[in-house]
Formats: sequence, structure tokens, C-alpha cells
Amino acid sequence: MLLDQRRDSILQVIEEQGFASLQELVTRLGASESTVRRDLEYLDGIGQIRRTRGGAAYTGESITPFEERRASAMPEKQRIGRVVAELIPHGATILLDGGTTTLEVARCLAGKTLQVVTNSLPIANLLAQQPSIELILIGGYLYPRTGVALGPLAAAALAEMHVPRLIMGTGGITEKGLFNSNTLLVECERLMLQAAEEVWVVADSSKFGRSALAYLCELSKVTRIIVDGGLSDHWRDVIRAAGIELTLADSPTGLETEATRSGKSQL
Amino acid sequence: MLLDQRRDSILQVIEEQGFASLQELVTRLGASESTVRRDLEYLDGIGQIRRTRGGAAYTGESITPFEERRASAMPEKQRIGRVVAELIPHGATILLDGGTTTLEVARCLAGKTLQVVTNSLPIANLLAQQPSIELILIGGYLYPRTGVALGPLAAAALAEMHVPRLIMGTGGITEKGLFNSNTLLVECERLMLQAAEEVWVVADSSKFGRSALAYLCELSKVTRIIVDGGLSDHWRDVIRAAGIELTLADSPTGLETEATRSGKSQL
DNA sequence: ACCGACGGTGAAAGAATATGACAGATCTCG
DNA sequence: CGAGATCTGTCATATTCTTTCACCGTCGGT
Repeated sequence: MLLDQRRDSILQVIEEQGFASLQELVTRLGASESTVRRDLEYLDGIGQIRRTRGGAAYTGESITPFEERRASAMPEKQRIGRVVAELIPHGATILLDGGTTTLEVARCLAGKTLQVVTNSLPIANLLAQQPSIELILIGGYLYPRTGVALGPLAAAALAEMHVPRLIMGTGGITEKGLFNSNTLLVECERLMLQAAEEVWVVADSSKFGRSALAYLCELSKVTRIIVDGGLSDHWRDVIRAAGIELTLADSPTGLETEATRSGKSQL
Repeated sequence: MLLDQRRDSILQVIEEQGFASLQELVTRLGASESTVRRDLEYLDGIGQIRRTRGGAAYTGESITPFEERRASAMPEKQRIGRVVAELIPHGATILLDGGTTTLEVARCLAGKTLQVVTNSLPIANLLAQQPSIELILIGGYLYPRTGVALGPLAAAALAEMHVPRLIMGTGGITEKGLFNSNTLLVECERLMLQAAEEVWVVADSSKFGRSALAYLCELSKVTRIIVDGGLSDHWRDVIRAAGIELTLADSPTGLETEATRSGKSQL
């Protein structure tokens, strides 16, 4: 069989089935394993298929290999989310503010047995399906950009609420306290602060030293801050001086960043 | 089974169920525990799932929360949705109950300038993107199956609300009135009825003559019923006799079903 | 016709990776 | 605290991949 013809056939089979094992292709084409391997290598090279262990998969529109579905959120936020999730014991009740970082937190809460209160539509969507999570939605006027419920309805709901832990994001942190970009949002968040015993703030290190339009509260209201390892020593001192517990979300896998973080080399 | 295929299957199972135990996956895939563990580790690493003790939970954006039922959305419901949307003037305020039929209504509201109040998460999702729709979410305990907010929080919010029009679905309609399958839901719907001046009920014709677990209200509370053309003459009479305005959602595009409905041919 | 270069092919050795099983650590629940 | 389940890490084995080499047929030049 001719080279081009054979490669065409391979492509056809893979496209049809989405997947084809090496052995299957060898049998079907009557060519040797080596040859088929080389063909797959070539087709992978020109992007027509994607080689996988034991065979190859089609890369057309039909299948989106999973690695690509991710990649949206900053890795810092993902790490923060993961660390926060680990800090929350089973059976706990938390109030989850809206925001991209808290969304990552929510993602990592999957599978935990929890009671979650939130005013964020995206977070609600994420958790609504989790059978182990009891979800309480704060209603209100749905702020379009962010999908967060605000306004008097939200205020009324929050006024009657009491939770041991609030987990909130922020638009900026300075020595003066927390900031956010939206006045309505801040109003709502103030009520959240009142409803909660402990306040955990999640923020990537870029938020530090930045202020924003609306002032939320002073640092002393915060119990704990979870931030990625990129935080400068200055801000670490500021946070500790304010009596806030500081948790660094550094190395998700347990290696790699220790050197970066402390400046120690491992010889 | 090939590595990639297996991981895909795992992801699929977990996505579908929200959670899957290790043992279940082992059984389903016919792979060893170690292998499945490693797969879970990998999938956890790329953020698609989250490992939990005894299994794993899904973390990605759920594409199929309540959406799967949309597959079963009968064309009747779609027609009803379209007709209802046409009946609602621009600038109106409506209270939208949860349910598959009302979801179809929501779908058809896209592009209209409206104020919509709802306690349904799927509907909120649908309308949150619409810049021309001001969305007010009723909060509460999120009932998992249907994604509807219920309970005291919802009740409190509804108690203070007043809207000219309520659009609600139903589990069944008899001469005695409306029924639904869930007691909590009915409680909430009673408050909706109180909050509204006009009550529109959307229901496909299969609902007529059927009752359900929980009794909601008598027919006299209803202002208008929108139903597909499959409704028998008997029920048409019953509705009219109860003083309810009856709207038949027959020919969505303006043709095709006129003949079916009345037996007249259009020559 | 002979020679050697060349691209394609098949086979096989060794490297890389995946797998299944197991021991010990850890967690959960009563 | 102890029993049972679950997790982590390790190891031997199995599978698959890469690399290398020999072979074959074709082509162009002598």
C-alpha cells in the first residue's frame, strides 16, 4: 500500500472512531507496527491527530482533550483555592462572597460535606450539583457583570444570618484596610462581615498595595489572609503586625517553590 | 483499555454524577484500584476533578445541571414559551416560577427589556447574560434536583414583593385546582400567588386531569392559562367556565398546526 | 549492467511508562 | 482507643515507545 494512501486510511479510522489503538491500526492496515508508529508520528506532527499511549485520538472539533478546558484562571488563584479548601473541615458552614478567587475556592470545595451560603450565581452553579453540599442562595438584584446578588433583598437576608466563617475576595489591600470596586458590593460585604465570626480574605499578591474606589473595612476585621507565595516581605510584616493569621498558598504539589519562597538553595 | 479513554470515561462518570467513589470507578472500568487512583491524581492535578476521601468530585463548569432535561423539552413547551413571551410587553415586570416550561419561557424572553424576578437557578443563568433584563433573584435553600430556591429565606423575600404578573408552571391541573409534587415548593408558590396581581399558568396539555402530591390552589386564582393545542374540548370548557382566559400555543411560526388543531384545512 | 545514495520498511534492543499488588501510614467512625 | 477503610509509596511486571540497524526497491550517474 502506498504511503499517502495508508496515512489517509489511518486518519479516516481515527476520525470515525475518535480513538484508535496502535494494534487495531496495524491489523487493519496490514503494515508493521513501526510503520504505523511513524505514520502516527507524522500525523501528530502536522496536527491532524494526537498521539496517546497505545494509540491516537482525533483532534478535530469533536473531542476537546481535557487539559485544554482549563487554563483560564491564574495558577495563583487555583492554589489559593486549594489551600483554603483544605483548611475548611467537613461539616462546616461558610459564607462565600463572589469573585474570581472565591470561585476557585468553590471549585475546590467539591466533594466536601458543607453548608455553603453565597450570593454569587457562578458559585451557586458550581456547587448546586454537589450532592454533599447544602447550598443557600442569597437573593437580590443580580449585578450583571459579576453575577452577584446585591441590594436590599440581599441585605435583608444577610441581616438575619449568622455564620462562623466568611470567605471573601477583595479588590485591593493596603495598610488602611480592604477595598473593592463597587459601592453596592461593599455595602453588601459589610453585612457579610457582621454576619460572620471569622473573616478569611483570599487574594493573590497583586492585590496588595492597591486600593480601589470603595473602602470596605480596616484590617483588624480580618481573621486570616490566604495569599500566594509572591507576597513581599513588607506585606507579610504588615499582615502579621495587624494580628492577622497569614497562610501562604505556595506549592500545591508540595515541592518546587520552597526555594523561590525563602531564598534558600538546596545545594 | 487505553489510558486516555479510561481517563475520559472517569471524567464523564464524575461529571454526570457530581461524585464517584473509587470502588465504583474500579468496577465500572475494570481497572485496578492503583490505576484508578493514579488517574484521579492526574485529573486532580489538571483541575478537572477534586479528589476526596473515597472517591472524587467534579470541579469543572457543569454543562449539564438542569440542562439535560432540556433535551426532553417537548416542542409543546417551546411553543408555549414563545407565545407567552409575545404576550409580555416591553418594560414589564414578571415573577417567574421554576420549572421546565417556565424555563422555556425564559429562553424566549431574551432580548426583551424586562424586570424578571425568579427563584430558579437555571432561569437566572439563562437571563443573567441578557443586558436588557434586570434580574432579581429570590434566595433561599437551593433545592438540589430542580435548582429552585425555597424555604424561609425565599418566603421572606416573597412576602415583601409585589408584581403585576406571575408566570408559573404546575405539576397537574384538575377541576379542583393546581397541584405540584413538592410540599416545600407549594408553600413557596403560595407566597408567589399572594405577591402577584395576575397569575398566568403555563402547562402542556398532558398536565390536565393529573393531580399530584401537594395541592396548591383553586382554579379561580388563575388569570390565564397558556397551553398547547393538544388540549381536549372538555378542559377548554372547564377553563373557560372557571373564568380563566385560555391561550392556545399552537403554531409557533404562524403556520403548520392550524389544520391539526381545528380540523379546518386552509384550502 | 554496475554502483551507491536514498527513502521507505520491518525487526529488535533498550528506555520509558503504565500497571497491579502489597506494606505501612493515615484517616474516620463508633 | 481500636477496627476498618482509605491513602501513599514502593516494587516487580507488562506494555508501549524510541532508537538503531539491516533490508529492499528505485533512481541517477558512470
